[in-house]
Amino acid sequence: MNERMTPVPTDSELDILQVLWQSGPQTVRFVNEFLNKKRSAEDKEIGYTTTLKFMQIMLDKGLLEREIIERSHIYKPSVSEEQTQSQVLRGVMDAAFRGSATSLVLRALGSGKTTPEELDKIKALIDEIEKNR
Amino acid sequence: MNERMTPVPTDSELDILQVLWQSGPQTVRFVNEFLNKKRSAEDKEIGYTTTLKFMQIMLDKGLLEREIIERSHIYKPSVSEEQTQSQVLRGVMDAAFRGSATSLVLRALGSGKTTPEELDKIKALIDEIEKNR
DNA sequence: TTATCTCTACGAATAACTTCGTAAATTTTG
DNA sequence: CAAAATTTACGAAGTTATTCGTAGAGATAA
Repeated sequence: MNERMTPVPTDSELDILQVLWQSGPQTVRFVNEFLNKKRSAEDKEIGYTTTLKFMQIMLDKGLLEREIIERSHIYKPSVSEEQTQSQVLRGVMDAAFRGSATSLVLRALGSGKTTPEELDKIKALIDEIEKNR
Repeated sequence: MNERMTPVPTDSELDILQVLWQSGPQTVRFVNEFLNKKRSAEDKEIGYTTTLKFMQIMLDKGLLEREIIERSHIYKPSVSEEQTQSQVLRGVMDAAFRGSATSLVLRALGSGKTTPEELDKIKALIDEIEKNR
């Protein structure tokens, strides 16, 4: 109903988008069960209608689209994972890194969660960027 | 035995922390004026008591400490910028990057907001990491 | 064909975050 | 000193995000 630009998804909305990016168009039931399988044992179960409500809200916000196939509603993202990642990163960059992409990258690399192969991939991308400058 | 861990700061709390990380221990007045100078013209002015309230809440959460010097309250962060950045990044990594630091870095580099010198700094860090492995 | 099950729509409760007004204490100014 | 200004504490309103219960429409099973 809204003609505005799609908003940055909230954390819960990102949970749902991740499922759909990963698994393709799916029903509410699928998404709900997926989320519940993933959650750790201490976490409380997410009710079916909770997931339903989120997905309806996301539809309204323009984050999802849906299609009716054989009487059931199939939802899919109307925003790309890449686009959303960039959006989220920009927010974090401003909020916690004084707007500096570099210090963000340095901090991320410092987290020690990167394998040698991944580091090589990163270096390759840097070379690529430098070449096309 | 469970030490209450300091929570991840909200966006508004990060705004305040940024001021204190950048400018050192300061009064509520200083922080409030700093924030208002920084904001763009369309944004509404942040009231003094709003900033005060946030800083009191942050004190209570353990994000800030304060000291009374010459009858005025001086606040300073009790969390480091580095530690907080890591905390925030971990959250984003989980929420939007399927936990992968590498894809986060690749996306950040792809944003095109890095100068040649910065790219060199990043490469240097990667070499450093690879050396100490 | 009832009873049961599953699904969608939607209202509403709860929680988290943000913002501010007011009162009281203290300090500064005229 | 008295008036004005500043500061702090705190309640509470406003806003957004999260969670769920219930009702009703179909579909399915007994």
